[in-house]
Amino acid sequence: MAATIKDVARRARVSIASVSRALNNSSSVTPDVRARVLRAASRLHYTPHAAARSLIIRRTHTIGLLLPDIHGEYFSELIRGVDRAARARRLHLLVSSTHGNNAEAAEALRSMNGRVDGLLMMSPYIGGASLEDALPSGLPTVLMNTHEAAGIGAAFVVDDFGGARAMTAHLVAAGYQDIVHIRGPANDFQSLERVRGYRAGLGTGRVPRVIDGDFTEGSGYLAGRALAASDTRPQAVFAANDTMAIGCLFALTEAGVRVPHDIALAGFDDIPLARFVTPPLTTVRVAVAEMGRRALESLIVAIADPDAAGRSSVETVPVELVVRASCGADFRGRARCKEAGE
Amino acid sequence: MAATIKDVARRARVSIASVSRALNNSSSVTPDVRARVLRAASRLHYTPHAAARSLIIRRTHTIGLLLPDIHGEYFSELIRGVDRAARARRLHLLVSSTHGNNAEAAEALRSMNGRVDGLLMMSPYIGGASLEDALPSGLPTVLMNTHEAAGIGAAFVVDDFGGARAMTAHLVAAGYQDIVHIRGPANDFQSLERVRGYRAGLGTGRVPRVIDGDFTEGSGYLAGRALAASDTRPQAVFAANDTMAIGCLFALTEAGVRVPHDIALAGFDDIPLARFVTPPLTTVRVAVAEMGRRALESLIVAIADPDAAGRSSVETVPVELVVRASCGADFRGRARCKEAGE
DNA sequence: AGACTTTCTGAAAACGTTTACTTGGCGCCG
DNA sequence: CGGCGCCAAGTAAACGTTTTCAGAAAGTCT
Repeated sequence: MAATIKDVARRARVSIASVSRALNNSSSVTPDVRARVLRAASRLHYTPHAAARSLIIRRTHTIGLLLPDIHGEYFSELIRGVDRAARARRLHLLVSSTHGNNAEAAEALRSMNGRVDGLLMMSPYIGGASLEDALPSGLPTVLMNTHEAAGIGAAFVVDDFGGARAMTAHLVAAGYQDIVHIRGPANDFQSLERVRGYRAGLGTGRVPRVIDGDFTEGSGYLAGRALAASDTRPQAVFAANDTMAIGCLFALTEAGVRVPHDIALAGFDDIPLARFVTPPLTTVRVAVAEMGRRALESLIVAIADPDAAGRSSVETVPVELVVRASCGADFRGRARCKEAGE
Repeated sequence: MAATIKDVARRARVSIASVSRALNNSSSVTPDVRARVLRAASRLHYTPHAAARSLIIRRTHTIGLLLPDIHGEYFSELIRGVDRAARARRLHLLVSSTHGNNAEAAEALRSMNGRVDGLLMMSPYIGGASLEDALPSGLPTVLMNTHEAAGIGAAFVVDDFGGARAMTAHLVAAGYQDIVHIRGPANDFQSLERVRGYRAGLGTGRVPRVIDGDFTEGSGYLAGRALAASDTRPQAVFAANDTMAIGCLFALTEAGVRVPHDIALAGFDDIPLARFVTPPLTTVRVAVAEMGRRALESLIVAIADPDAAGRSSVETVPVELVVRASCGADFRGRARCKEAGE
């Protein structure tokens, strides 16, 4: 269907080798030959066949992006960061989402062999088969937010612990004694880290109260409804992500519980939406697009220099406390805000 | 580096042909051979090289997704719809964004030759080189929101005209006489359609007032500030997308102009955010994820049956009026809402 | 028991490139 | 004027698969 290099060669009356040379202006060709080739190529709408090319070049100029999900602003931001960096480097992006278990992730991973030069992967799942032996051997990989970060390649993990601790400490400093945490799914690395940070932030003397959630708006809503109905309503709620916080906010508002007047509320991630709800949501900002960019850059050096370059270095992505109206810090006139995480 | 089919063959003491047969369980192989091959393959962590495979199969099991941008909830939704459908079909997704001009789009397009089985493309730009001859010939393609929809392949266009007309008509019915439209960029197909719908919706007797914007929140903000300061403040503002509407809302609120009490406001797209701002935004819902899904399905049939199947059929994606508080329809007690677009 | 199927396996071609190697023509220098 | 080197262009091998074709072994039928 599409023209091949042979067609161009025939039309230009040269060998296919000359066509290749003329087009990649690698070694020297006569001006005459080059001109003939160029003309023939454009006449035929010739475009090199990427698969054939990468087969011999051993480069696909594509990097794979493997995410647990593609939905939501968090991932949208991440993809954006990666995409920008990739485009600047003229690389293609093969995205794949592994909705759920990481057997599926392993499968997706294998099928990327020969499609990509390197892999950018975010897999917060815990348990199940280890990723290490699912990876096509020798494929440069950069991990994000994965607990088994060591041993595979470079990795970036956001400072979930530090962020959650800082947020909890902030709520404590604002004078709240009874602070509930709505946690994420139990098999999620980030979720666990945030719980850990929450406990650390509480300090001694305050007793942790954790409600189960799963990072969805719905689970936040349920938690919020339960809290509103409860006769031991806490003074503050710290949700493990903004999406749940917003769900919770809905439930509270619906039940006539005013935020932050009756109850303070905080989230995590600083998704774009957080700024727009009423009251604006206090949260922890994660520079997720930035993380995507850095991860890609790191991957690129790993590709350029396999095995050698910084194997299994784990970099921590900093976070930042963003205090808005929902935590009532301003309302109650305590605690001056905007501290750095960790 | 990674094991090839030859390594497996050597280890299993069979020919590479038998390995291929055993692994693709295509034609019959002895249980003994199959077992040996399977064992060797798993020992070696063998994974077929996708590029080599697709070179001879003439199938990459990948489809290309070319978008004008990747940022924002609109595209996030679209990607999500496409991704879900693709995953269900076990297809990979190669996403690419052509930030801006469509010379760049053409370039991105060419570089997809041999990487994808088909192309899903959204390019609302107007002017510049035609896409038709930039397309690698014979590559099945489905277009979205493109004005030169005819002649290339199937296409889906959302009913921008109908939606804008319905929204404008709704505002008129609610009793507003002076309705301003904040338009999108001049070289954008959808933007033009929405302006056209706005004019049509105004009917006779009302004079159109159009302010320039570019679909960004910033441009909406500027428009809002200008309107607030203006001494001929309109009764209603209809922004060409939600993002601008929200920017405008910010500017108005900042200037002390109350929405919808002092001025009614409406947007277009129904991005998730629209529900959350205060007041919630009246808008036109576009089932963009749904469009992505349908476009992919349509692409798949085009791939399965090239040239034959429904060449250049243009399907219109319906829209739906979503009336919330920002347009003041409830406030003023007029017009019962929730009409279908078109 | 010999001829004819049937069934499995291996050798080799093909996919569309790049690149190492080879050839041939030409100028330069001795 | 002949050999030596140089440069452009062509030939062929390679990348890792799938698949056609042919051959061998084994089974069946007369």
